[in-house]
Amino acid sequence: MDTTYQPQEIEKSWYKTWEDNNYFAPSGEGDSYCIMIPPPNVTGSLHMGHAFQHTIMDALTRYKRMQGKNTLWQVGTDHAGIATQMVVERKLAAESQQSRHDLGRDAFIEKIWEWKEESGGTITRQMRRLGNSVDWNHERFTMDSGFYHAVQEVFIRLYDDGLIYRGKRLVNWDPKLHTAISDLEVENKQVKGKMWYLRYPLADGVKTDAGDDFIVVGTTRPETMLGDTGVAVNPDDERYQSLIGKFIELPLVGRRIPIVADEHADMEKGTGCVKITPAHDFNDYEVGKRCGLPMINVLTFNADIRDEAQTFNTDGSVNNELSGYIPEKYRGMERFAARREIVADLEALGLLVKIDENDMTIPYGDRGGVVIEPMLTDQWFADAKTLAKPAIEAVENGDIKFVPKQYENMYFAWMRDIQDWCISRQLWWGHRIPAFYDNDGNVYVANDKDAARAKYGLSPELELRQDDDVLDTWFSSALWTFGTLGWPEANERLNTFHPTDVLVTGFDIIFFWVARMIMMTMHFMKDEDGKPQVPFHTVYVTGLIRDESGDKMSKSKGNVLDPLDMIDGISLPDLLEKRTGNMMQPQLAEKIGKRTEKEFPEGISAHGTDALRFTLAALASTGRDINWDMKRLEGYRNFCNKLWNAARYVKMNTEGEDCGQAGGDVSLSLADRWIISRLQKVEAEVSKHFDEYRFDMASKALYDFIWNDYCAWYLELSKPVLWDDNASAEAKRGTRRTLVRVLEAVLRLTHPIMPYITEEIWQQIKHLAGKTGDTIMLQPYPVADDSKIDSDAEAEIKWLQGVITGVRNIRGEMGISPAKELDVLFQNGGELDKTRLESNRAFLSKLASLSSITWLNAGDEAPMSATQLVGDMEVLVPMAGLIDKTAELARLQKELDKLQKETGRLKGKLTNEKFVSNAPADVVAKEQEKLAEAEKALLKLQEQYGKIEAL
RNA sequence: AGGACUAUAGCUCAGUUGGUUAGAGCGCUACCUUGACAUGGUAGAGGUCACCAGUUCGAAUCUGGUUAGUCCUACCA
Repeated sequence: MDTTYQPQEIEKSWYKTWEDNNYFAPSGEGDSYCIMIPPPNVTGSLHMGHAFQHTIMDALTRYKRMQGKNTLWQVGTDHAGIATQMVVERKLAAESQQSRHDLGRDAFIEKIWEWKEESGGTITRQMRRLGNSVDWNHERFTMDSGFYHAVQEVFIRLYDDGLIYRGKRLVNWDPKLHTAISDLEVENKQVKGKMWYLRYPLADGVKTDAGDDFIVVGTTRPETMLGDTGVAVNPDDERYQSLIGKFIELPLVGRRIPIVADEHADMEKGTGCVKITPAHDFNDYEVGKRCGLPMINVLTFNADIRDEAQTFNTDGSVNNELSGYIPEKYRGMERFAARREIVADLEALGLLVKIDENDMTIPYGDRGGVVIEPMLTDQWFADAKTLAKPAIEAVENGDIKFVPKQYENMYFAWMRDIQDWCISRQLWWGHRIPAFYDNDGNVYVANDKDAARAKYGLSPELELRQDDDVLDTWFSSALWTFGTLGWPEANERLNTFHPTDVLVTGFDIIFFWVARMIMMTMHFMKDEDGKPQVPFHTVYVTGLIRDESGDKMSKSKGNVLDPLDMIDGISLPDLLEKRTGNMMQPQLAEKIGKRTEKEFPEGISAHGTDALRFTLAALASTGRDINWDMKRLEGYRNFCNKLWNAARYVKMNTEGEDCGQAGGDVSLSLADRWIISRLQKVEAEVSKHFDEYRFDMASKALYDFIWNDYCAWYLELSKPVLWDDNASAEAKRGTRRTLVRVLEAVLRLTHPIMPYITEEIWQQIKHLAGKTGDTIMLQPYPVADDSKIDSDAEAEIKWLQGVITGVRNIRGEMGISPAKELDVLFQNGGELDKTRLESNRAFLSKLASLSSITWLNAGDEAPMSATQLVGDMEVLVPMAGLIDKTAELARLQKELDKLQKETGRLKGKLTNEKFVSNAPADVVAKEQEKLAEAEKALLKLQEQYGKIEAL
């Protein structure tokens, strides 16, 4: 073994071994345990957030697998409609200056499939490097043929159940991507805008109560006035009572539009008069419906002004009577240009009253990044309210639990006020909607044209045309838990693994994905008795991985870290290229470059997968974002090195020796009994933390045990036995056996978090521990044995540690060389101290580096010494030639101060009548004991102080 | 506007039903290459638990409020 841990040399081969031997596949035995991977974007790559979630999923999967469960971690990727289509469109434009329309739909989709084949391996390669134990035999894709069937089946059944409908509605339209998007895909941003107050002339010579022949409306979007079909005032607004039912003559257009009464008009706001544009504003749309106003669409799908407006009745049917006239000069104008023009023209007409600065929020498309336009289009919708009902109940009654629990509130808040879900997208990449139209516009929903004709009893000759739209990507991801398991075909895999156990995901997709998965699953998956099945029992919600100063990682900030660079390291030039190459905003490159050079002047060194995983686990406290810390990663790389070297030590001292594999009598030392006892406790602790999803605490327990108990104390305590020529064969055998058995157990205990190093070491020492399996990953997970907990041994080791650290403290504070062996004396000890001293002389001498230990009986003369208390016993280090008076006085004074503070506090507490009479008896007793101890110690040290001072 | 979360050592964070001398890692100081490990060892310094009230014998922990920050939802003609 190397003297330092070299991860890259061991990691690659082990993954291959595991995969080649099919260890990741479900065993087929035992209770099932299943985690569904949140499918990453097929053409993307994994970022730190994935590495984080995958570490948690893999740790759980390996833990359960070792516990003997029939364990499946289902793997797969998502076709990610908009994102993927955009990437390929950009590529196409860059490579051949073509748009997707130049290629045509079929050829373009072909291109995307090619790109998927080409880049789809990135994620799977990354997952293999991360050590993820997924079942590669059943990898799925949200557009594979099985999923295609599942999606069709779901769509058709929902339609037949009346839970999917088609209609002309106002939807969020992305003018850049030319598609409708759902409410969730809209990001509202704070911007400083303007409010324009426009004068609308009253028609027919009508005057307001104030005698004006106009009213004033306020608007943030003057260009939409071309599509105004009314002006609303509040029915209770006395100022405008007489105007209700009267008409406005719409400027620039000349259309007569009515003044209607509707609560939407707020008397407090603006002038109390609101222009109503039902085709371009969600509120106005509702007002229009209530007041029976027609709808006039003045924008193209590009959000330019149309040449002629489209006119519709309130119910969405085409209206042929209304004029679609649009003044010539605005025709074809871009929306913001039209706004400027219209404002200017109104001003010229004397119709612009004033302009106010206005803070407002503007909707942007989360993908395209342009301002969303409410647009009147034909779309497909899912009846989310109906589907949400059982999904809400499942969380209310605890069938599904969120960890941490606070996310349930977020879930409820959204679900209880859910709006119908627009599921159609005007894209090419995705699941095409299985709906067909005849030439009269009738809709038939079925798998294909023939099925439609058969289902609806249509003539075989009837010409049918499939809907051009595809489904929202989240529609197919919503079927993930059962679609991946082979639904709609009934099969063993589905029966075995559904419902699944835990979903590990980020809070940012609770609405997008988690909620919809719950809705869809509960509608389609039923127990034999008809009770809806939940997709999973637990949703473990992770925080975001941010950079070291708490900023979100993003390409434009240039602070993105690639998990593989944490593992393999990366040179500064490569890192710079990665961060600044191929940027959407090249002007940021210089700044990012400088920042990167400052942060990583030497690049990033390799830390190995296990260190990365351990770091992520250690940082995974619940309900909190994580600020990434390179120092933490280094620390855990060092931890790997610690474990590695502990194993080296164990091998050096056991290889070729009798470790009791073949039986034989053993005698266990105090240290042996102690570490075995401690092992039971840490085993129980780690399992408990895994069960409670406290990966941070599990890591901490492992770290403490391995570094402090096993390495710092136990290995040191094993030396006096192993290196003692006079020690018995039974004693040596006992210590060797303990050394190797505890290591073997702790490797299994750690394996779920650090799979590689544990496998590597385990293979090298398994025979020494009498183990014969092929791989650690299929070994049983350690279970604590309470009968091996030895509180006497723990108490005695605590005493031993007290003495040793006491001597070390004097040594350290007095600046005595570690090489200088000391004579110490024990004074004032009891029988137990004496017994412990006699049985631990060897340990004490070695670990505290002592030349002699002298037991003083009562009345024995003690030399002037530096003193440490261990319980009632005083550990003395003679001062002659070693310790100067003032230094020792200072050291004692420090101790005295501490003790005085402590006794003061305790006395105050115990003289408080209320405390003594109200607090539980055991608490009072404990405090009294503490006080007694502290006072005794104080007295002794004061006495000692006096003696030294008198010198 | 409503809601959630966060505030603990120089930094990043633990602290489970109120009772610990408030912990860890990193960083810092001093010393040390001792036969697993300098990616190491030993010792040490460092905190008014954001602030103000309250409940309680007792509050980092519970309640209310204040301040600061993060996020979500909704709305703003």
